[in-house]
Amino acid sequence: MNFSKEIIQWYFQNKRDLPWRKTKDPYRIWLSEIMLQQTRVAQGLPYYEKFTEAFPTVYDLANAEESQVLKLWQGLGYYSRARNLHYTAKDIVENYNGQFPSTYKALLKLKGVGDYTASAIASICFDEVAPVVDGNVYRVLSRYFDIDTPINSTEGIKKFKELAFEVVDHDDPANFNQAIMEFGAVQCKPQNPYCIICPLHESCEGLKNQRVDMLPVKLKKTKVKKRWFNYLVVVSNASETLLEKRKGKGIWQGLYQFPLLETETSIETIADYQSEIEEIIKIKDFSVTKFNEKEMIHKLSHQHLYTTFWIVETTDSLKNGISLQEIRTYPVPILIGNFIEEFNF
DNA sequence: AACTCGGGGGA
DNA sequence: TCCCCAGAGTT
Repeated sequence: MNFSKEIIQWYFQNKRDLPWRKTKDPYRIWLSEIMLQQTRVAQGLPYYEKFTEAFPTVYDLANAEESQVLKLWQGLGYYSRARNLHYTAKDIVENYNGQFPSTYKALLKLKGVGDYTASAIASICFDEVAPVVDGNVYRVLSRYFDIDTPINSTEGIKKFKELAFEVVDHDDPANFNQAIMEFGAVQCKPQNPYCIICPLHESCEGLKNQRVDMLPVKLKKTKVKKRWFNYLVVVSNASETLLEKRKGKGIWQGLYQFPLLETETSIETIADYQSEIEEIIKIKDFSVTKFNEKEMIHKLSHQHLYTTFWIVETTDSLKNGISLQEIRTYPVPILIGNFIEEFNF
């Protein structure tokens, strides 16, 4: 049996029971693929359940408010996925008569749908011979064929895509694509793969050459930047606080947070920033106390956020204040969400 | 071609 | 700690 037939057979015997494997509805396949980008199945699964319940069809998603979509997405990360998801739902309703396009080429035009996702939808929903290349596929192919071209180099991306075209099963691209990904996730996993019991271990070049644990090769990533976030948690007599919406290009675009005073380094004494705080929260009469004695270090892929929450008590009334009752209805970064749970106002 | 965008989990 | 996860968009 050849590589692709062997992979498919393994899949039929070992595949996990997952909700998006019970449908070919392009809307639901699209939803699952967007959610699972750079995200483990275990982490994405509850979000898929929440979304399909809240938005059974693309029309329901298109009719939602963006903040509602972001709220349901809260905690899953890479929030541009949620914004693009909502944008594309409206696009599908307005410009595609509610029907997803049915080819790789046409799917690529959708915002948030790249090479991988277009191939996944085209193959799974429409049986197009469009090979997927995700992190799992890079790993399986680099090991089986013992290829050390860096998977995140221009040459590597091209080479592995071509290789995927050579091995994809033309009779059943839908199951082959899901099979090779599942195989990479469950059997040919990053650490301690099950080579001894692997159905492909006799023909695996990487195993033969004892290079499995060195593959795939990946170019080094850039190092992380440090930032210092001081959140101003206003608490007024009227049981209100302030939230602001993050705008611009950086992290957490569209999510809400307490008014932020970002500094170049740790704050020694908060009194040094009296005028800055006045300017940010538009209040003159307040007293500030530190909530967390040690800075919390919130770690993102490219940034470490040294965070302090400052409790700002005031008797003044707030402009654009938010009642503490409704604070949990706003989409917030997990860093803010954790604080809200702990502080409990 | 390099950077940016989250959060969680495993070793 | 470091790496990885059903990647895509921007610079």
